[in-house]
Amino acid sequence: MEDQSRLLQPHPGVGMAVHSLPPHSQSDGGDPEGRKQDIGDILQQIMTITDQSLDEAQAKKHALNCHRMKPALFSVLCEIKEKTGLSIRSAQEEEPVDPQLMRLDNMLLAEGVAGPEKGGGSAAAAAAAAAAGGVSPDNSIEHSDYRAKLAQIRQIYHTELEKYEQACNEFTTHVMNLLREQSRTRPISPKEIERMVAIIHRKFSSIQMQLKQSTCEAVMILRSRFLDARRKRRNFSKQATEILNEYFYSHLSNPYPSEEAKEELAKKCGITVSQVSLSQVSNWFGNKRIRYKKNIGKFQEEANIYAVKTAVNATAASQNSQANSPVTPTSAGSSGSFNLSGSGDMFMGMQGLNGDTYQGAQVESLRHSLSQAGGYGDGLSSNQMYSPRDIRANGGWQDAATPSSVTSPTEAPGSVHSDTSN
DNA sequence: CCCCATGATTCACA
DNA sequence: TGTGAATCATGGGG
Repeated sequence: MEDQSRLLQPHPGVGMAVHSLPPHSQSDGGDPEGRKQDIGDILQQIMTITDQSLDEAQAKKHALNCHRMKPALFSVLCEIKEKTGLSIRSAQEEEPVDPQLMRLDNMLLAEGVAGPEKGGGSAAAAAAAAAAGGVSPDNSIEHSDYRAKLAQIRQIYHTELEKYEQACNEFTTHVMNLLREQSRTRPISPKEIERMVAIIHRKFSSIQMQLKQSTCEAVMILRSRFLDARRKRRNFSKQATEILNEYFYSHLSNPYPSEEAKEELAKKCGITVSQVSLSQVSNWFGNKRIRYKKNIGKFQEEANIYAVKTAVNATAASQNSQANSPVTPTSAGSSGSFNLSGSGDMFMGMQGLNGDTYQGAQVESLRHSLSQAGGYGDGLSSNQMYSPRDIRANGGWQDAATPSSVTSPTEAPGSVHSDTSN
């Protein structure tokens, strides 16, 4: 065991931090020859370490740790190490927050995937649904589907994240233990361990970033699918169509609802009030105008139906004075919210240019004649109610329409014009 | 499976 | 920018 004590003798000749060693240690190695001898011994011992048994090595290790000079030597070695190799890396230490990671985090948070609780997901889904608009019943089905998928993604994400964190912690602990253990035999400062931990964390966070990236992609795909599904044609409900038609036919002279009117219509139709719902209404009116104009004959019946409806409502409204009608938004003469282009639109459309104002009796007679006709009117009477000429003359919204396009293909060309011009 | 109705999209125009 | 016109695409009925 004297070997060990010799090995552990702090010797200036070994070239280690002489300055921090007690002065007396320098006194033993005065002559260069003796120093060389010592170095030779030490090297010899090092070289033969591999030949030693495990027990022997353990014993030596223990002796080393217990040596009185060990702490001092250790700290000096650490200091040197710190000053040489590790100082280079210190520059990289202060890494700024990765903007990419920040973006991913923000997105996951916004999508409700990385939110604090499950409610976030539904909030995001609701936002998406509101942004996309849609009729509420269908909306809720798609909505729940979207939410379910999002929750699935969220769960996978959290599971994976947890796994990574656990693996990271395990690995970090393992490495720390290893380094602590090794720090008994080689100079490893706590700072170095810290640095190593930081490196491990960095590595794991880059893996986490990949996870976040793919989660974001999954959410984006889900979202686009959700929105695509929404883009699919979905017919308005019967009620919604009725409301839109009522507005259309009661504003036949100028079927261009204002933004407010569109909003109001969207609400009444049960469409989520949003930019999309407004364009849905706009689409509807755009299609309606063009299709109506193209084939007025085909829409005669429909027009008459709504004429009667509106007229009846108007009657009811006038009878109930200020009572508002819950069934239809358009009540001529009342303060209905859609009555933006004047109360006489419908009647101007019905009665042409004669300029008659609305009278309850006229509506009654209209109803009477319609019931006599065994339906909603046909032939002359219906043509008189809604003729292209009336619309052109009144609203002028068909200015762009050529006479041929206005003429109904279902009727003899010109018949409409001749009828209405009389 | 075909046809039709209809919501959505695209493009040109004023 | 809103609209008309053409067109696409889809859903539902026969």
